[in-house]
Amino acid sequence: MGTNRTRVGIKEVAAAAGVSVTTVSHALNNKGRLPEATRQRVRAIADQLGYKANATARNLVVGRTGLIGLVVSQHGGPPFAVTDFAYFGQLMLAASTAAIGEGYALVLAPADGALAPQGGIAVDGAIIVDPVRDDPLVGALARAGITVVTTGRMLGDDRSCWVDNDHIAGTRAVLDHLQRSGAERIALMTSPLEISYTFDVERAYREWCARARVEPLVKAPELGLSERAGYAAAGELLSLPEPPDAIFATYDRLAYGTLLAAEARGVRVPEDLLLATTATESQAPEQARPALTTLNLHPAEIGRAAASLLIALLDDEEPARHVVVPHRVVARSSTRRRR
Amino acid sequence: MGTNRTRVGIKEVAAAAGVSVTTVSHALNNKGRLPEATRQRVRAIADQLGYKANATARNLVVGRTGLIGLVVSQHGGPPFAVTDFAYFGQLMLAASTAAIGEGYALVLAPADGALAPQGGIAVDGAIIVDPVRDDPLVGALARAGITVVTTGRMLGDDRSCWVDNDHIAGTRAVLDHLQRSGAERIALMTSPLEISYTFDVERAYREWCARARVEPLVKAPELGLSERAGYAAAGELLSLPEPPDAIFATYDRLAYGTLLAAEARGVRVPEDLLLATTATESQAPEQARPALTTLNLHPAEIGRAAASLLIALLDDEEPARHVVVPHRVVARSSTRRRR
DNA sequence: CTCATTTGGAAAGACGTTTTTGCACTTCCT
DNA sequence: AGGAAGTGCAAAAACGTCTTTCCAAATGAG
Repeated sequence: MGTNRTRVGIKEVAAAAGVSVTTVSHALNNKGRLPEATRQRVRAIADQLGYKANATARNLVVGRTGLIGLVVSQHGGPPFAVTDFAYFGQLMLAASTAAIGEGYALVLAPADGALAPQGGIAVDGAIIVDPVRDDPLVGALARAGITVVTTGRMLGDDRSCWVDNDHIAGTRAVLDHLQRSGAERIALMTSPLEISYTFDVERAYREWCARARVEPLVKAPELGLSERAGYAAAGELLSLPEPPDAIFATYDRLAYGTLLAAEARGVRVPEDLLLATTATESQAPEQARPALTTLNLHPAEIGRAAASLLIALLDDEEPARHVVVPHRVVARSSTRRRR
Repeated sequence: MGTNRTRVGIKEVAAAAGVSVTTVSHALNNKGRLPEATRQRVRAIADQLGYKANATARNLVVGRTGLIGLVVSQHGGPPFAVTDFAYFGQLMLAASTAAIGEGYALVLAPADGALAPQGGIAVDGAIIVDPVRDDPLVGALARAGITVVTTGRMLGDDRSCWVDNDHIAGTRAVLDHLQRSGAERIALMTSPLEISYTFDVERAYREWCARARVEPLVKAPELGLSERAGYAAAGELLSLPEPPDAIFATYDRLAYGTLLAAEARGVRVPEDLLLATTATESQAPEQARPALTTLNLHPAEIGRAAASLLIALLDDEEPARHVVVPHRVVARSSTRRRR
């Protein structure tokens, strides 16, 4: 079996194939002029020997670092802790996996410049997750010559490359669904964060209400975006003189809190209240009681797409600068149609 | 201001200092024989020029990748989604920051071998978060010659290097605190996961009960470790013929659910029920109503320590193989002393 | 004063790739 | 038949750093 202590290099492959290292390199990278037969033969020998090009050496000669940074915008700190959201974890893991698959390594960076020339780590490009309006980081990185892709658009400056859902369409789809299920007074529970997500959703909601000639009812929980915050906010909504008969919550944890609040005060879902929210890849919505209707945003797909887009940009392919990841409304018990 | 298109290299520094590149390298890395005066002068010029050694070139010559992997053990899939826990996010971010500070890049890897020779990305070492009992990944990596540090010990094989809290002592501290606050019947709400954390806590709890001559009461929520799961589990505990008058929840989300369950059924905290749980760096415990007493585990410190330990190992310093990160009990309203 | 030893620093090789250049040999055209 | 164009591959120069040698000058000892 003998796993050699030292990895097999291009020289060993060349020797085994009876050609020069040049030829091996050309064969493996589809460069140079080589008859197909030679390419095949060299490749066969290479993976028979288990050859994997040393990424460091390759990076050195092609003049890149092989690293891409992923930074989550600060959003002004504490009340909103990025680590509290499964969304980010899934996005990050998918982006990392995609990057590895394309020969890059993704490194998670704190928002306060661990990237950028001075002091930090050198990267070829960066993914910025949910930048706030006019996020200074985006500009700083761009000025340092680092290619940037954002997930979610940056409000105020749309020149960047981004990947995002079509939240306008998603929101409409949810509202239409709620209406078809019998809702007459739909409240939006969302956050005041200045990111394109909340911006789009609230705009779509207000436009939808205007077109449907109903009064919008927007509730922003205090205390962040936790279950407790949702519990409290739902409590207030349900105590209104004219309480909503449906709620669309823009963060899933708000919805879970809402569910508990309803349960606690004897409000039945879906009989008295329809409830819909957004979802990651989690199984939580179907395990909730009742199972929750969700607008699936596919954060993993967003992460994957962001990494791919960034790498395409770095490799000088000329990809479409914007990627829209499809959403999907999954109807479950929490919006079961009323008689 | 002229940011040069091309970074300043060791050659420019050498030229500016009027010495050879050798001398610059020696001065910057504390190698070779150089009078202190020369070292100082070269260093001064180097950072005046903003010189940063090209990590790729350095890695190539010293024969490392400069990458360390962080993988979170699968824990047997879905019910337990790692991305649901702020704990992991904080640990990871801190580990990444620490790694960057020491010249390494940390890459997040999926549990199914994106590391290891065949197929994946080459790393110098890996951090494995909360390995399950006899986690196959640990062995596989070790066999591939990759240095491994775990956070939390691996049950079944204690030969590895790890960083962990002293959960035995932490649990005792919490139980003692609850007892001093007047608790007479303390329930433990925990998970059946086979990781050292839950193992230690449950053992400490049972031993503590034995010594205090009280019957242990352990409740493992179904439906994972969410607020809803905690809500349901707490409901069951409180419906018992002899309900507990205090609960220690090993995951914070269980505690938040417990709080809502108590509120929903008119059980007052802390008057009727004392409640304590563990905490990350989040502000949630103090924002809860009532504010939650917590055992702070300092995941960020765990991550930082794990990265530092791994890097010390890689750099052939001979660090202590185990690091214990201190915990701290923070008493808040949820365990306010009974009259 | 001479020889051995230490000290300061330079030159050059190495790390493992990619890429450019160029050589020899065919094939094709006229 | 003679030159032009095309083909297959090798040699060698990078990439930017660290590290090993090695030489010259300075210092010390006898």
